Amino acid sequence: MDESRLRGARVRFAPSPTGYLHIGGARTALFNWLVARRYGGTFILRLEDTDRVRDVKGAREAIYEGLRWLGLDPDEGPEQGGPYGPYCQSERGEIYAHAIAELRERGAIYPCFYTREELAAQRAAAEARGEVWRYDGKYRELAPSLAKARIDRGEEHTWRLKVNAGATRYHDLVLGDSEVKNDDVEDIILVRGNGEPVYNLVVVIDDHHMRVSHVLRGADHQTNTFKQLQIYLGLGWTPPEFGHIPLILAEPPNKGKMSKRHGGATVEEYQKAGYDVEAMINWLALMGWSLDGETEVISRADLVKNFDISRIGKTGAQLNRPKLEWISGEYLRRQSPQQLAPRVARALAERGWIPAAEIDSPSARTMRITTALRERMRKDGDVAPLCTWIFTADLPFEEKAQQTLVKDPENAARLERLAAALPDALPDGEAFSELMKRVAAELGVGFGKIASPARAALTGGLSGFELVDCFHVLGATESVRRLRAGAARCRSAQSASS
RNA sequence: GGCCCCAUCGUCUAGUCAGGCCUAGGACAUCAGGUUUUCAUCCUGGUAACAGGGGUUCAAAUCCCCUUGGGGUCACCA
Repeated sequence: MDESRLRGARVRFAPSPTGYLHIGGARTALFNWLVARRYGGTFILRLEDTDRVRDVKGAREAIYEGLRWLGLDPDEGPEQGGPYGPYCQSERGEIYAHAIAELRERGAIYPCFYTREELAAQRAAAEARGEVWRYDGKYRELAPSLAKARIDRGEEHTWRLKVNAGATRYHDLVLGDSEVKNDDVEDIILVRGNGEPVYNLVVVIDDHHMRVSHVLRGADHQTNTFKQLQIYLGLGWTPPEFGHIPLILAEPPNKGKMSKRHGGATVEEYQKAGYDVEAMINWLALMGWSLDGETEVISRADLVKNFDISRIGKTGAQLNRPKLEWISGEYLRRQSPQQLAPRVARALAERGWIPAAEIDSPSARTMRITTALRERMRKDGDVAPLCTWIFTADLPFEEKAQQTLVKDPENAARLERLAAALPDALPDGEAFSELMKRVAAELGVGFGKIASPARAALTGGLSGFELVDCFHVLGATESVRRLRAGAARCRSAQSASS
């Protein structure tokens, strides 16, 4: 596309504060943010908090917090202010009133005296006949003097947009040329009976006054575009460019677009699960956009450098959570143990397994756990499940671990032998290997013959850490205790079966 | 139902605008091997897609039409 037109673009993210940041909204915010950052533009946050949603408790904060976590900082918005505020629709009443007056003066809207009830009755009747209801245009041609008289009499009325015959078309930045007959746009209501403007009107007014140059939003707004284009026409304003991002679809067996009731619909869920936030950005960007079809791991900086609206796909995307798991794991593995330690410590401290003070200054053992975890965890939420065995005195045994322990009657003796061979000062690295090999040699078996039962005895499972780490994380005393307990478990199973 | 949009492996996608380099590439997931005398990581390989039908063309995943399928939207909600 013509990139020069993107330079200095003013883009916006305009969620309605429903109490959470939707995953699709987060992606929309990211794409807009990326455009602003790449082209030296401005990223605006505007809260669509008119009408009934305006008072949802903590709803604004949920949006702020979500964006903050993702690192999508607005340049202008309710919190940061800006030259075209206020940035909450609930506070922009005067601006709307002016625009409505303007619309009236230009003759772009006309009063309609149908009551809500009459409209509802018409709709019901049409539906009963199996037809699609449409506004009949009854008040469109009402003489202005007659209309004025009824208004002066105090008769409640709405104001409808006068849409002329013809067609409305525009070039969508993502979808390409799009067009609709004006008959299908209809004379929509712009001003309610109580004098308040409806959504489509305020969006136009706000985007215009906030000097928004490019509207990049979810495809669920695509049909609104035609209406809004007609409103721009009525106001005599130049519309911005529009681009519609295909929606994120729910995973089967659910159908349709992602909504709150589907798992994974809110950003908060991912934050709580402890996914790496940079991985999250990476994953979000790859949902509906691609650099070249090859690149899977791409940093935020490279995203800013390369993001291109013309490479946004046209097809809806299902959430691909296993891929997020993978990407997040990739990012975690690239971090140094020092970087990773605080989040591991936090997860352990939350369980009460280690003191909270370790979040700032992790102990040697926590560092060891972190190093072992680095190759295994994909998100913070994995830490606790992967470490339960360390901090559980009365270890539950997985079925397979139990089998491994029991299947060879010699295991009891081997574990005892290993326990006896362990010095109080546990050897590390090569020295540990030497010790294991020596014990194995003395028993006349291979390394594996003692490693597997040892892991089972130590962890109660088959997939713990590297063996040497298992020992060190537990310490000599506990290790010996568990080896002996394992031996006992083995013996009792033997006597029970014989 | 009307209108709008979309259609490549199970999933995310490259390729489509400028038809031939595509016996369709990558990644996740999955399966099978290998490395690690343990776990994880890692490496190698396999299974797997152009929705269907008509055109146009020397040539179509790519262009056109129809069908089918999916999604969105049709409030004095946002």
